Amino acid sequence: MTFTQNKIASILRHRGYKITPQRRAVLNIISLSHDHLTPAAIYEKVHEEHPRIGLVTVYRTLDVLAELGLICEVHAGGSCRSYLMRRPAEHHHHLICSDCGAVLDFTDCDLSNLEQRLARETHFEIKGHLLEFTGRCRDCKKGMKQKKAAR
Amino acid sequence: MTFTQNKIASILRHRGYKITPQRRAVLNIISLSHDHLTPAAIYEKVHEEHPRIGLVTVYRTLDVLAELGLICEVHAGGSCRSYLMRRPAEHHHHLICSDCGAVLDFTDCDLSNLEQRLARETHFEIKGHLLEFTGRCRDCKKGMKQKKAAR
DNA sequence: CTGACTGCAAATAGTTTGCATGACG
DNA sequence: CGTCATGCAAACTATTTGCAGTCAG
Repeated sequence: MTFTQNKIASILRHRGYKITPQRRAVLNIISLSHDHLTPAAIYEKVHEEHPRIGLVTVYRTLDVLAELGLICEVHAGGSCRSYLMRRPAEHHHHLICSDCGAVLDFTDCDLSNLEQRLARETHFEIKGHLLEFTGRCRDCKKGMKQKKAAR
Repeated sequence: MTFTQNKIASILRHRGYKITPQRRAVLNIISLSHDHLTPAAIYEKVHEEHPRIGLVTVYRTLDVLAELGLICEVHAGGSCRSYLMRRPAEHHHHLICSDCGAVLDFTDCDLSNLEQRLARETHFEIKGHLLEFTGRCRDCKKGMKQKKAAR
């Protein structure tokens, strides 16, 4: 499960951020979607329900949420910057369908051996990693879905 | 080692692309650098030696080279699109220093177990993966290097 | 009340496109 | 020579910034 609204409100407040209807709306959209969303897509959806909200606010909200670690970026090749709800305390990765853009999460990667070896060999202090698999999802393999805007 | 100039020329020719001084210059810059380079950075360097070359040409050349698989993209968080010389036939990954932007390659990741399990569980047809570790390189740990433009 | 937040418009950055000229093969 | 490549300017898209009014705490 993702964070609850209350939990999120509390995190925001503790960090000195205010809780505004706009921020609630953006978070709500992101948490309802299981796909990754571009800022523009988020704006569109939020705008349907709150027509007075501006794209700029969406960008600013995304910055704040990303800084707090409540959402995270997905890099899906080419242009990037899509956002996805962050599951609390879970280290996780993505499986991205190159046809329809669907994103699946998985959490259990065991990269620690590789990480340790690399650290030893390269003298890097390794802080994190990004692991994404790309391919075609179940439905696209069957040719069931039509393509979404790839981006 | 990377591709030789001859090898590259032959690949271009076989695919119906012409070999122009501009393309040579761009390739040369990329192959000389061990860092990843943004299109703008490549342009700057190329421009020093060939002042008449345009940024547009750099973009177009990068497209061609990427399509041929001679160079590859690096996603280093935030804005992306940096390019790096591709080592021939090597499946490889990056270790990126978040302080100075240095990129190290490594080739031996064993993700096949994970990949098979994911394919089984999610019914994805997995085509490829992107694996990047981030951290601080040897020199930055020691505080030796000053930061480059992070970008 | 007051500082943080919002929305608008305008500025910027990055990338792509149209078109006439030039050069590889 | 014909075709593809180049260079310029202009068009676009995505994102950021400045500023005055507004609102959460």
